[in-house]
Amino acid sequence: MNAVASALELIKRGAEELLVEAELVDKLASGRPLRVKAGFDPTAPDLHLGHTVLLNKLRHFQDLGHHVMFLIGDFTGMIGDPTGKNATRPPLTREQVAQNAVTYQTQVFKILDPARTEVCFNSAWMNDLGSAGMIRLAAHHTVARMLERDDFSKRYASNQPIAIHEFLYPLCQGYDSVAMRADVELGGTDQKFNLLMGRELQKHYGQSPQTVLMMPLLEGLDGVNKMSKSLGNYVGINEPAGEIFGKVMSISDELMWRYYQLLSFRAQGEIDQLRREVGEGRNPRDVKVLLAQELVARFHDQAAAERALADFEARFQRGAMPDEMPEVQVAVGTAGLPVVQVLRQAGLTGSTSEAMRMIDQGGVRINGERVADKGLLLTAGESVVLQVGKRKFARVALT
RNA sequence: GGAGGGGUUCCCGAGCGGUCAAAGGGAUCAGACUGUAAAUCUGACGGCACAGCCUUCGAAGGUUCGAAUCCUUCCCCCUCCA
Repeated sequence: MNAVASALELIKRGAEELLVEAELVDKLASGRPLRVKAGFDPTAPDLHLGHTVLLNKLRHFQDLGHHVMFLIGDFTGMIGDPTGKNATRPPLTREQVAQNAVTYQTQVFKILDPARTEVCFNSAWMNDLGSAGMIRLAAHHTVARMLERDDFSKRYASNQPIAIHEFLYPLCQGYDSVAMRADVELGGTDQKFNLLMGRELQKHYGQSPQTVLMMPLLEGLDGVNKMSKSLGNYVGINEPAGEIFGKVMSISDELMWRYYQLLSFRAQGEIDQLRREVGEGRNPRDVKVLLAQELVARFHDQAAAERALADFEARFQRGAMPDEMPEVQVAVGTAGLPVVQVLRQAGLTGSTSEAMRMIDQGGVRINGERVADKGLLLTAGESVVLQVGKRKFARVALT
């Protein structure tokens, strides 16, 4: 296999769609380092596993010697992502953007090679474009074609609002490719329209159109919706080892294979082997543990992965208490305070009503002993370990 | 500018004068079970000084013994016509 063919194979691994393959082959054959673009939203600087699907692919390009441009959409961030969910979002200040960018980089460089990554901000060229430039840009596209975008057409059909400025988002993203002279742009499958807009606009501006590589969207922990912070079904790469481990363990046995496919660095053959073993009766839990450990090790280290497993087994198989838990002080006064109040003040429940419910349902324990009496008074003195459910603990000093 | 439709608890979505803290589904949480924070089953799911009380159904007024449900005004969204 020649160099171009093997490079193509690596690039296509796990990818959903590649447009246009023949063009990419030509670019790869030219031998020059390709300019590879991927854009990120500045409002959500906490990366999660969903983002890493794309980052892993960028890393592949770096490994092949190409130039990765990590674009932070600080300008487009002002427009708001036209997914219809948040029609408007508060514009970020310059300071917030700068701060988010730093946060981004520390996380991104857990996967990307900083020496071969260029970080860009699209405000650098979008600000200069001006309103006249924006109008000229907008003249390159028609409303009818804009409405072809799946998201827009659906919203239009189902009587959901579409604000005019949302049309500008794809245009700006496409213009980024012009300004960056991108040879390749990566994105999720949901970005197809925007990615293709880049090709369109590049042609208008006399450039050869970028190759578009789409990666599948990673399902969140629920296995249904895509992983996103706002849906709360995500695993953040900055989360504590125990959280990453536990969250990965909470995915369904079925979803586990999807995660293996998109997140594991294991060879495909190895994954196929694991799947066969489970088919033959191996406990899927054990295979899930391997995945959870691999991911913890990637974002922390091997030792953390070992600890996470040990802690997990102690807690959920033997019902042990975690070594570390938040410590809080609650003033109970001389008369004492009902448990429900203490639970709320310790932050273990959101309200006393919730605390009452938890007790009714048998979910509250004090020093491991189940609490049955909602009226139980706690008096000042020693500190106790309060527990709600299997995961919420606090060491509470009663004063 | 005109005509019509609509805004319900985290989300979707019923309700259309009392039996409504508001069906159903989703999400979430708790319990049981287990091979796991899988699956499955059961239950909870506005707040509080909790067998009672208080506050919610876009906002503000009004009618009524009583309103998410009726009336008025206002705000917002959608569709069609111009």
